[in-house]
Amino acid sequence: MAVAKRFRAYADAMPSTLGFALLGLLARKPRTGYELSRAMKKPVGYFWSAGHSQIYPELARLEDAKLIRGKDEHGPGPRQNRRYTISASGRRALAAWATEPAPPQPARNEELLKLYSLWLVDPDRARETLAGQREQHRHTLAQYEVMEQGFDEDDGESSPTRFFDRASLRRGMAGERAIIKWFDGLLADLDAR
Amino acid sequence: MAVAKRFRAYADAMPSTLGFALLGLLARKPRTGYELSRAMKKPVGYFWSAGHSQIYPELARLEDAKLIRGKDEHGPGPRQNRRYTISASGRRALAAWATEPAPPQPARNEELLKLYSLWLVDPDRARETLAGQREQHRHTLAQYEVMEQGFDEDDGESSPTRFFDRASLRRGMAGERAIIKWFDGLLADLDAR
DNA sequence: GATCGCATGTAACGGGTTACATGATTGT
DNA sequence: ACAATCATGTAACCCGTTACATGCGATC
Repeated sequence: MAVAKRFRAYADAMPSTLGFALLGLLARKPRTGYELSRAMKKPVGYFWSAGHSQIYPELARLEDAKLIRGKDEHGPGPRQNRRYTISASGRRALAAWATEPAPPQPARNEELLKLYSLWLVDPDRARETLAGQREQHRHTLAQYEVMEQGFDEDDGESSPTRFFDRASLRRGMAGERAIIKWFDGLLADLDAR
Repeated sequence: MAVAKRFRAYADAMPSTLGFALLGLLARKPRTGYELSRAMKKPVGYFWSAGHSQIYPELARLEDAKLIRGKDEHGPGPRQNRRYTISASGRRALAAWATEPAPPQPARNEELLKLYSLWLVDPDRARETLAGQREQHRHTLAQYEVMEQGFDEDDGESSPTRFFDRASLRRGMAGERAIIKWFDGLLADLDAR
């Protein structure tokens, strides 16, 4: 007799991308669902995000697939809260996934889509719009720079994860700097014209 | 008696992002649904994509909202095909949308997510993975460069849209070049270590 | 005669976001 | 007393992808 499960199990035995994001966090240290949902906002959230309503069912699926193990604790809050630890097979699945080439992404960029129709806006408004967008990117870059300082301050411990954390941050910064330069050139071209 | 509509109308009178993408194409010239679905693969597809199953219902909604007008023709194919033209209010809505600041996007980047877990892969495999990803980006950049040549060849006509088309292409190239440089630095760091 | 391109639609499904629901502990 | 934070879950909805469905005209 199959027991009714409240969650949809993995049909093809492969976790979703969100599942791997959670495994990636749990490979670093055990966490509860709540802690994971906070982590998916700040550190990992820069390249993958999820709400708690997505995370809890996904954790149930990961546990069902034996990729993580959960243990009940009595922390604060009304319910028992469950702390999850990655399993050996979970770590293997994560490593295998991390070395697979990523599928080509559809690349949805609303900013570029707006640019595509900016020719029908009058030049002054267009300039304002672009300057505003550049300001947004400058702001993002500034945030990354603050984060980098945070890394520099508590160095000393050069754990194996640190190297890749720094690298992803630098990638974000490199991208933003390139885009800001592109904005500078574009606005100069518009003024010159 | 309200006539049953086969499509869900805009509840808040605002088209979705896809709707604006279609308006952006129709602002340049009238097209049929089929032509739009091809355009959403090649030119616009680099920053926004959609299948035809999404496009046809969206066109019905846009027409219902009077942002576009459709006229039946008897082209090839079995059915009447419908050619759509943007309306004055459609052009106004598009211009207004294009100057609005884009909402901060969740930024889902599977490549960066994989990088986040690459610390647990053995160094040689990690290097291979990264080199493969860099190759992908070099390939994308090469495609953009071919497209740029296409622009250079048929110049002469410098229509108002051309300027922004070139600009978006240059943005894509700037981003790819920055990422490739980042890969170079990262791989050098890994070798030096 | 088979396959490809034209041409338009519907249906099923999965992922993601927002809203609903509950309730304890800690700080103002 | 009230609000915020901790903590976990379900339900409804929207967007996007894949698959199903149909059928004409032209090329191989």
